[in-house]
Amino acid sequence: MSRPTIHDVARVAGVSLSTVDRVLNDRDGVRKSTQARVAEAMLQLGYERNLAAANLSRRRLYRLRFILPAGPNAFMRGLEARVRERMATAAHESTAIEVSTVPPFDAPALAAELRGLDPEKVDGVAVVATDATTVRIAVQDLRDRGIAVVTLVSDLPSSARQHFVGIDNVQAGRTAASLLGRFCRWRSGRMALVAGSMLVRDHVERRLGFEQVMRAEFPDQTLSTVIEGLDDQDIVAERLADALADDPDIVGIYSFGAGNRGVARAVSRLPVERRPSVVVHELTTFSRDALIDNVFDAVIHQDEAREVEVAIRTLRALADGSPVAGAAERIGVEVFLRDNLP
Amino acid sequence: MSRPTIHDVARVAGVSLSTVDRVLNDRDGVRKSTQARVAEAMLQLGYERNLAAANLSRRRLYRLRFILPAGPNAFMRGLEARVRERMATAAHESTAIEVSTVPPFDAPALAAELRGLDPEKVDGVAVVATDATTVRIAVQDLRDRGIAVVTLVSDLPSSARQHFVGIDNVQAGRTAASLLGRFCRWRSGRMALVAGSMLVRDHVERRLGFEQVMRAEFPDQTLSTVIEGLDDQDIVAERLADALADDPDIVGIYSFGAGNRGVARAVSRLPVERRPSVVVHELTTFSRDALIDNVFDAVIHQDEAREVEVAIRTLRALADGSPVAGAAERIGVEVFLRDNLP
DNA sequence: GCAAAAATGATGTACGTTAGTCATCAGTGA
DNA sequence: TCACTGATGACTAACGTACATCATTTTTGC
Repeated sequence: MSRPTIHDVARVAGVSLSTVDRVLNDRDGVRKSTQARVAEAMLQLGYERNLAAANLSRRRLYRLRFILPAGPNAFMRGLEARVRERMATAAHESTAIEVSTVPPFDAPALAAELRGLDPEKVDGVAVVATDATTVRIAVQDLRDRGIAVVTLVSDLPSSARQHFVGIDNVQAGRTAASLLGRFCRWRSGRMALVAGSMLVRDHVERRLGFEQVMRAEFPDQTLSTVIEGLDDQDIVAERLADALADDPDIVGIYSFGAGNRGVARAVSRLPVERRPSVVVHELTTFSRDALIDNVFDAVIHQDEAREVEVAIRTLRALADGSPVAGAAERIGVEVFLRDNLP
Repeated sequence: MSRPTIHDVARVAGVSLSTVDRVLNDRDGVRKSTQARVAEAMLQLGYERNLAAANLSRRRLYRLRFILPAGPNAFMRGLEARVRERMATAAHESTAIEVSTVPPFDAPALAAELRGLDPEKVDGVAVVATDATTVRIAVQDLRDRGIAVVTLVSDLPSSARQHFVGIDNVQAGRTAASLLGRFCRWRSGRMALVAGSMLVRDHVERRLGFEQVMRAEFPDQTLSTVIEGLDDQDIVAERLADALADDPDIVGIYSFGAGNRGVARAVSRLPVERRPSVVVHELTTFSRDALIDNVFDAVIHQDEAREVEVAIRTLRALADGSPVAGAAERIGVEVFLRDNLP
C-alpha cells in the first residue's frame, strides 16, 4: 500500500535493520554478498529512501554559498535580490544560503574568494564565473576539498564545475538575430552591434550566434562593426549616437552587454520614424521602461529566479550525491516585448 | 542557532507541549488568552512549523486529481504527459496524483466528473475548465465538500475555484499582435485571424488582446474577419487557404486555437515570397517543425511543466491551509522562434 | 463554597531514518 | 585450541511533530 521502508527491506533481504542502514549509507563492515542481497531487496520492493525523514534524523543542513559580481550591473543586483528572497524559503528546507560579492571581471579576487571557502562550513557554491585560469584552478581546488560547484549565468567550460546554470548564449544571439531579421525584413539596411567587452565569453558567444543567423537567414542585411560600450551607459550612449549619426542606414541594433540606458538615450534622440528596431539583453527596470516607451522592441532575458532555484536544487543534489534532474531544469532564452511583461 | 521548535514555544509561552499542539492544530479546549500567549511566543521566536516532520508524523498524503480534456489536442496530450511524468517525483513528496480525462468542451460531462469526486479520497483538484454554469455549480459543490480547486490553462472566473494556473490570454493576444505588427511594420496589409471556436473563453480573450494592440499600435494594418477552424486541422487548412486565395493582401496570420497543422499546410502551399508572417499558439511537435521550416515565425507558449508544478504546489498549500506563494508562481506568456527552441 | 465543566499538563507512542554501542558468531592464522 | 578479526544483529536515543489518554488544575455557574 504505502511506500516500503527500511524495515521492509530488512525483512525481505533477511538481514537486520543495522545492515540495511550500513548498506544505505555505505558504511563498511558489510560483506559483498549481503550487500548484493540488500540491494536486490531494495530493487524488488522499489524502495526509495524517505529524504524528509533522513534529513530530519541527521539534522541535515545544506550550506550553500552564492558568489556574485559586485557593482552597479542591474541584472546582477536583480539576481542578488532573488537569492536573498529565496533565503527565507530555503530555511524551511534545511538549507542555509549565504551571498558574497567580489569585484566584477576580477579573476584573482574571485579565485581568492573561492580559495577562502571552508569545506567545514560550505557544502556547495554557485558562482558567476570570470573566465580565467586562476579561477579554474580554484574551482578544481574546491572540488578536491569536497565542495560542490556550479557556475551561474556565466560558465567556466572545461573546469571542474559540475554544472552550468544559465542560458545558452549562442542561442540567445541567434534569437536576437531571428527577431531583428524579422522586424526589419521589409526594409533592409545595416545592423549595429553593441557589446560590453569582447573579452567576456558570454558576449563573444552572443555575437557569434547573432552573426550566424543574420548571415544565413537574412542576407539582405549588412553588419556594422561592433561598438564596445564597456558596460558603461555613457560610453554606450556616445558611441552609439555617433554611429547612428554617421550611418543613416542602421535599421537594427542588438546590444548584448550591460548599459541599456545608454542605448535608450541614443535611440530616443532620433525622430520616431527614423528609429531602428532594438533588441537588448536582460529585463531590468530600465529595459522594461524602454520597452513600454517603444524605444526597445524586444528584450532577451534569462529568468533569474529560476536560475537561483535550479542552482540550489542542483547543489543540494550534488551534496547528497543523488542524481541531478537535468532535463526539466533547463534555463531557456526568453523573449519579452512590451506586451508580455511580467 | 537552529530553528525554534514547539518545545521552545512551550517554554517561552509558559505552557505545556500539549497546549502548543492544541493551538497549532487548532483543536478546541484552549482559552483565548492562552491561545494569544502561545501565538505571541511563536511570533517572538519566529517559529515556523517543520512541515517535513509534521507530515512524517501524521503520515500526510496529499491526494490530487488532474482533470483534462480528452481528444487529439496536442497541447492537452503534452500537458497530460507532464502530469504523468510528475507523478513519479510526487511520490517522494507524499503526494499521490491521479489523472482523468473528459470529453472536450462537454460541460455536463465535466460537471458529472467533478460531482463524482469523493472528499474521502481526494484533497484537491486541478481542472481544465469548460466555461459553463453547470461546471461552476459543481465547483462550488466541491468546495463545500472541502476539496480544494484550481483551474488549469483555462479559467472559470467568478466561480468558487481558489486559483487559476495559466497564462493571461489577453496578454497572449497582445503579444501576438506586438510580434506580428513588428514583423509586418514595413509592408502593410491585412491580418488574418484563425480561431478554434469563439465560444471558448480563452479564444475570445486572445482575440480581444490582439485587436487592442493591433488597432492602437499598428493602425496601418487592417483586420480581416475571424476564420473559425473549430480546432480541426482540415477545416482550418481549407478555410485559411480560401482566405489566402481571395485576399492577396494578407501579410500576417494569428492563429489562436488548435489545428496548427492546418495553418502550416495552407501557408506552405504559397510561394515563399508571398508567405505572410505567422504566429500561432502552443509549442508542440507540429508547431515546432513548422518553426524550423520557417513556415511559422513565432509560437506563443505556456510552460505546461511549470503549470503542473504550480498547480500541485498550490493545491498542497490549499489543502494545508498554508499561504499560497502567489507572486513567484506566475505563468508567463512565452515567445518561441526557431532559434530559442528548447 | 461546591460541583460540574473547561482548560491544561504529563506521558507515551508513532512516523522513517540516522547513528551509535555492545553482543554474538563464524572464520582465520598461529 | 586460542585469540583475533570481520560481519552481523539487537537495542537505544534522537530528529520535530501529531495525536491520544488520563490526570490534574482552574474556571464557571449557582
